[in-house]
Amino acid sequence: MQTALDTAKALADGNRMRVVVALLEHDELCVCQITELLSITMATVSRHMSILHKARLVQSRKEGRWVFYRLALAFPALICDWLKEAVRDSLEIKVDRQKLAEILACDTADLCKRYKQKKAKSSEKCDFTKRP
Amino acid sequence: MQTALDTAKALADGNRMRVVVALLEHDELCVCQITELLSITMATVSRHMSILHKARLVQSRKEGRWVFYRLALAFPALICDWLKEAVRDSLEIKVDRQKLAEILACDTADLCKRYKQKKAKSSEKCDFTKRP
DNA sequence: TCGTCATTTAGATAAATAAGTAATTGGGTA
DNA sequence: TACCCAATTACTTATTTATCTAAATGACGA
Repeated sequence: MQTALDTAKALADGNRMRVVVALLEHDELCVCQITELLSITMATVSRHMSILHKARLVQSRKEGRWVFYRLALAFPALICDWLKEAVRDSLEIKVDRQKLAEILACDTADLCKRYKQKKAKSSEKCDFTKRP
Repeated sequence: MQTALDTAKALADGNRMRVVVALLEHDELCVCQITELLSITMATVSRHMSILHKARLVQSRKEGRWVFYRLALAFPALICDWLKEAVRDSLEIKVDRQKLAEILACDTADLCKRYKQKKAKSSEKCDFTKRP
């Protein structure tokens, strides 16, 4: 039962489910693309992907400094079919689909830069040392 | 996506998954039977069943003081097939199957009494007022 | 109608989980 | 070699969740 339970637990989080659904439609995604899609930190994305990996739902491929994830070959086909059907009319997933299209239109390197800039900008907000 | 997420969350607990698997094989079970199977308090069982009910995975029927649960008509067929396959060789489920057979061989009223006795016995352990 | 019994809900607590920041790793490049 | 940069891991905090005990509910039988 442990395997089934790990699968259910891995899918029992909104962000992880969104990633899996995205991977149903785009066979490979880079960590920085997923980060942009979910609008959370790269560290958190990394941890989510690790949970999906341990549940054997995704596999990864390294290309230089980038890591690409895709659904694992062993991804349960029935879960795959169920998910596709279950999110067919989901507004949230529709929005993701559109956002992902925009993300994929960008150069991957640019995405990473964009992330870095946001990070710098957000830490700036809390940097009181610059005040007179 | 919320519906799919509720389904995944409902299944993402060992005790709830065991109940669902039991209901795949025994179309109706009483709360006290489930309590005996899982070896947790009836209050906890009730909460688990409420979570499964809210996720529309089970439905209930009242017969006198007893409440019987069964899989909901809307239980996703693909999840059903996946679960059956995924737990086919599970030792834990095998043990449950055997225990459930014993439980079903008992009279339901006896089960409830047995639960009550255990409860009394366990609270006795902590009753220091009786000591000289 | 009163008490008993099966179940559910309320309230409290402990454990698991998600998320952020900061530090580390490991591959590419100047 | 020394330095970037994407990704991961370590550590911390806040939230969620599973569980228990105790109290409330609602149905049956004496």
